[in-house]
Amino acid sequence: MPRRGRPRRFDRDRALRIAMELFWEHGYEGTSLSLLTESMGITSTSLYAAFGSKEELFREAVELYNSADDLMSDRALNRYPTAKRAIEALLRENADAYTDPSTPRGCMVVLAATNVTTANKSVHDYLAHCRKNDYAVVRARLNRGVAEGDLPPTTDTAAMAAFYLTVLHGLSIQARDGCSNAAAHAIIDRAMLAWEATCANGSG
Amino acid sequence: MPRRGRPRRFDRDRALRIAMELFWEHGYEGTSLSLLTESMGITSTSLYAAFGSKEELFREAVELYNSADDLMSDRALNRYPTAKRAIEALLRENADAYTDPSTPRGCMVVLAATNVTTANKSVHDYLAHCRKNDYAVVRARLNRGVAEGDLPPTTDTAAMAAFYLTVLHGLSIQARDGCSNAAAHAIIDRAMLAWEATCANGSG
DNA sequence: CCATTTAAGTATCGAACGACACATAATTGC
DNA sequence: GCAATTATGTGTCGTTCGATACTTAAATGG
Repeated sequence: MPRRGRPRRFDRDRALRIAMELFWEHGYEGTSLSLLTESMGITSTSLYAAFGSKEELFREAVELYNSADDLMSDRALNRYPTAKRAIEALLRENADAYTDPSTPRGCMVVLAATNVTTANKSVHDYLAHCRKNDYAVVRARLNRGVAEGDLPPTTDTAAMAAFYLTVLHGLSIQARDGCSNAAAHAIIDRAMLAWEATCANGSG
Repeated sequence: MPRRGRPRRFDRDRALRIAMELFWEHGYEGTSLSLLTESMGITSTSLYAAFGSKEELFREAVELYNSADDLMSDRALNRYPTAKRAIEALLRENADAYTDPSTPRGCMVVLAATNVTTANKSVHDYLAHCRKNDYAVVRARLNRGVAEGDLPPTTDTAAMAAFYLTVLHGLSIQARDGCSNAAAHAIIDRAMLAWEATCANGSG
């Protein structure tokens, strides 16, 4: 059903995707309104009418990023029967994404607001909240492994989730510093070696 | 020997240390000139006279940070006879520093310029260069371990250095997100478990 | 046809940014 | 004492920041 009034002339989804890539690459404060409007091909007036404010646009961009990332992560975590293979798949698929030449390097949630002005603390906090959520997802998959018996009941899933998330976050820095896809996977090789040692009686 | 002209009224080293902490906490672009001058207790004129520019001040601040950090890292890496214990000490001492309540959380070199405007790409590149250097130091210690026989000659020291540096970088994000000192060490526990698996015939 | 609604374009707002011109103050060397 | 040198304080430069007021354009509904 067509809405009243003059129809929008630009593709909102396409504009949002462009904004996402800019924020992903340059971060929240590193992406100016003028860079946004130039790249999106709209005026600041249209941007504010369609997205509300720079911060609201950023949050929508993060949601768009997460919608794709969560889809990938959920598939990786649920495709394999054991927690070990699930976590390894999560790491490897993210490593592929982080080094994909067609998108900015590293993870937007990790890199886009690590250092901001005090005025934009809320932006930093929003991404920190996203990271907490990622941690919860990883830990939930480990807990499932314990429940299903492929991880020993004594497993410290909190510490284990923290470890693999630390590796994942570190990979974002490596990716930004230009590491190759192969180098990223070599790092994951070593991270996975810790698994058996941590869960000596694990079957996964 | 006293220099000619009117003597400086503020303590340059103290002012630099204050600038370092601000840049450490808020990042390069997140720290404005006005925040710097207010905190340092000097005017912008004095700042420019003493340090040249905001970027030059930042570089001096990073050098100050690195001078302390390198001292700690070098001591950690050389205090123990085996590469394993040296790397573990490096990780643990950095974890303590990252969670020290008397200083900003995480590593300045990792966090202070992850996202910047294109105009300040040189600042980002400078920190990336510092990280490359840290990698070289870690790898050199591993190579020494191979040379001294506590690591097997087949050890892939490049990949191993990349792995432990990834953990170290990831720890900066964890620290920024508020993880406890104990949680950081628990992460390192797991990172070290990968060691034996990587170097099955290592004696360290 | 005309009121209503929504978007686009122009032009600009006040604030903050990094940086500096200029005049003044305090020291050294002769 | 006086020139030379260096630091300080006041004030402000031009730019860019995020955000809007206002006008004009294009659609719908009666």
